Amino acid sequence: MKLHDELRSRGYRLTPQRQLVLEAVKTLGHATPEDAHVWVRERSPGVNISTIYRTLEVLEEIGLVKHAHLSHGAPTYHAADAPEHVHLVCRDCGKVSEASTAMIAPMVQALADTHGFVADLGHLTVFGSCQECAR
Amino acid sequence: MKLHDELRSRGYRLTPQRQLVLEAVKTLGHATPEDAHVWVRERSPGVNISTIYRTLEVLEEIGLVKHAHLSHGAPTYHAADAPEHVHLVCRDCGKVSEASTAMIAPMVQALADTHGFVADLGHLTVFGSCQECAR
DNA sequence: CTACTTGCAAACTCTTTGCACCATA
DNA sequence: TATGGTGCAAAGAGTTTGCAAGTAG
Repeated sequence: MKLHDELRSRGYRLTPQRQLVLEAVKTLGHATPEDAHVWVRERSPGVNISTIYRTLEVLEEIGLVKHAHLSHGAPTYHAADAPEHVHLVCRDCGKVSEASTAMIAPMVQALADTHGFVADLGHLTVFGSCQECAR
Repeated sequence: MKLHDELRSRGYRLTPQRQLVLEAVKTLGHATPEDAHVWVRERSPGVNISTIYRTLEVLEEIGLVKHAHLSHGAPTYHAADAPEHVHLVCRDCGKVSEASTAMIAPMVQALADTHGFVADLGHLTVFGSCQECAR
């Protein structure tokens, strides 16, 4: 199994909690630590929130999940094997949607050319108004 | 004075604390509530951190400052009359720089065309690696 | 004078850490 | 059986709120 090997190769162990947290992130798509905790607890009630935090950190370190900062500081995690995408957050209704990174390629290029800045696409969050709220 | 009128027209009062907080934000360029607090305290030691929070909220409500979410949840405020700009945050060294919004106009257009999403430029933060750290 | 503001302290939320016990390899 | 991992409780950061005293208009 992939998760097992990724963990083992860095000296980590495979535990039920780690499997569950990864599954939660993959299933939920965009999950805050709190979201993941709720999901995990539905299948394994004893799991503590601190384990969620520690596990997300480990999963991110080995490259299986990534996080972005949506809204007020609540980090949201998503599986790293999901297609890379930009987050669109509606300030009015709070809805989170996604856009292809192809859309921002020109911007990334411009930033690299003029500022030497290498943008991390997976972390990009654009705030604004969604189609419904913009009217 | 402009601040006085802006406040008065909404039923707020002009206080030394509010003048100082606005001055702090304008002077610092990018300030977290904590940054503003430190700056204000240098001229008026008694000012409490909770006043900073309340004042930033008021100033934002009347449109004199705006905030963006840089890095881990610490909101940073800047004067609303500063030229609109995009924040570039280096994940490695933490440095925050700015880029013109002209650079992202194509992206904004593309998002509007394909998703009907109206992006708020002033709130855009791009994470990545700055010129020095990218090497 | 009256209503808005402030300082202070306590409450809250989110996240991290120390430690004894538990479980993977 | 030897580490590394987990649950629990407490500690920390950052932010908000209730309230009595202070002050702008």
